[in-house]
Amino acid sequence: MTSSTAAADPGGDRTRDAERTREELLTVATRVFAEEGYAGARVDEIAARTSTTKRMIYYYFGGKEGLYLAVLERAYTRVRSLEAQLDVDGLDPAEAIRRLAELTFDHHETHQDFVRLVSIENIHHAEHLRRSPILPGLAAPALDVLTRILERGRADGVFRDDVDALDVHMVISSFCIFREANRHTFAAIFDRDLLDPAHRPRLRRLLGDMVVAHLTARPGGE
Amino acid sequence: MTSSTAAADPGGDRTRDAERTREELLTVATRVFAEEGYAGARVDEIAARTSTTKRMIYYYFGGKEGLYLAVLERAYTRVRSLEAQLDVDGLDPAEAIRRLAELTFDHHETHQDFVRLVSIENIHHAEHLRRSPILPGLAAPALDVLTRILERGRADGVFRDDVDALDVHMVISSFCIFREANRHTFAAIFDRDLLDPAHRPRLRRLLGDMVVAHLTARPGGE
DNA sequence: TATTGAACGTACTAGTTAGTACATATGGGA
DNA sequence: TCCCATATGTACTAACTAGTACGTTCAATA
Repeated sequence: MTSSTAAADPGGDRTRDAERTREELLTVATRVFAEEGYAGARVDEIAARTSTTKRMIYYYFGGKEGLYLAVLERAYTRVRSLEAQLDVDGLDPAEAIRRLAELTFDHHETHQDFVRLVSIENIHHAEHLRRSPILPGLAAPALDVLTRILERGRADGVFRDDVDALDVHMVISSFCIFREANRHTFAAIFDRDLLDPAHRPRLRRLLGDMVVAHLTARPGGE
Repeated sequence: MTSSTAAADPGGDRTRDAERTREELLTVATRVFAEEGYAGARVDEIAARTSTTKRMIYYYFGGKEGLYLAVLERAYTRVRSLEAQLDVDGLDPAEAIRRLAELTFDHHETHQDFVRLVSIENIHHAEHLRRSPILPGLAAPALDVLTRILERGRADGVFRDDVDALDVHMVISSFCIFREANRHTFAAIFDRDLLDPAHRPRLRRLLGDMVVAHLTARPGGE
């Protein structure tokens, strides 16, 4: 896939390949950072889990922090494609919101490393993300679709107008992220694994129901 | 307050006092662990920020992990008092739910170290909490009030019956915890500080509105 | 007031960990 | 086919960090 030569690549070559080495380091580092946190992750452990050596981390990424930054940016870049998967212009606003919520639900479920990295980055006050060049591109995709749906809903008179797109985004994110980020303390205390497939359909429906119920309720209503 | 002698304690004594030393260590350690995470926290730093020495950490808590465990248990024990503050038996179910949501909102806001410790504990898969003797006492207080409110609401025919107490608890927690736990990445990306007092009343109302709107909506309805 | 154990401080150590110096191999062009 | 920049591996180090050995002081009580 990434090999630049025309070799048939018979089951894992051992030739030098910068792209492959970089990629392997990122993949392994993502797993380790997500699993252990930034301070808890060990450069030696990351290296040991790859087919290359620690030296390459410093060669390609400059150091532990550079590697972590690359991991973080890669994770954010990958989930940025979420909204692109969504075409809701044909749906009525309530159904469109529900779809967006469900897509977010599904998407977070399939990107659990990402959710953990976000938690870890927040422990560090988002200091790395804040300095990252990818930061400016993250807000718009998440908000544009939502803003359009809300506008249509308000124009149709079915949505309340005291809630903005960012509020709705926050509600959806909080539900989906909590489910994974707080999974372990929640399970310890209440003995319910929020990722158990038995709960999945109900929680997924709950999220959609809740957001729609709120948006279509009259303000201040009980 | 904690001095066992009858001394008037004129502005910070330097006598030995086991309880005061323990307490100071816990207070400082809470701050440092919450700030840096478990692996990121330094035993030497914790000691340096107290008026005592590192030796005392090992004397009273056995080590870094023992200290962290004591910090975690203390934090959970302190917030356990939340539900006790609530007397909703006179209110109608919708208003009772709203009060519970708002109380949780307020409570998390005044216990930000706790929220950070929960995030950190989840990074570690809740391995410490799971082993803690305080664990069995944590579920019931959070659920009992909620269960009673839901039962009354269903009996009155105003609440739907396809959502259980734990679901509602999860929704409320996710909103309140996200607001703080994900504050930094959210602010970095969307340039909105979720703890800014300007947003506080709207978010607080939003949470209550949303939970009530959902509980009072008919199942499956949009 | 002499004793004794709890409370405390200092100085040290063993192990870990991020990072580097140095040597080497590879493979695509000149 | 020779060159040499890119890519890679090994062995090392300096600094950090959790934990401890050992000695001291205070205060309750016998």
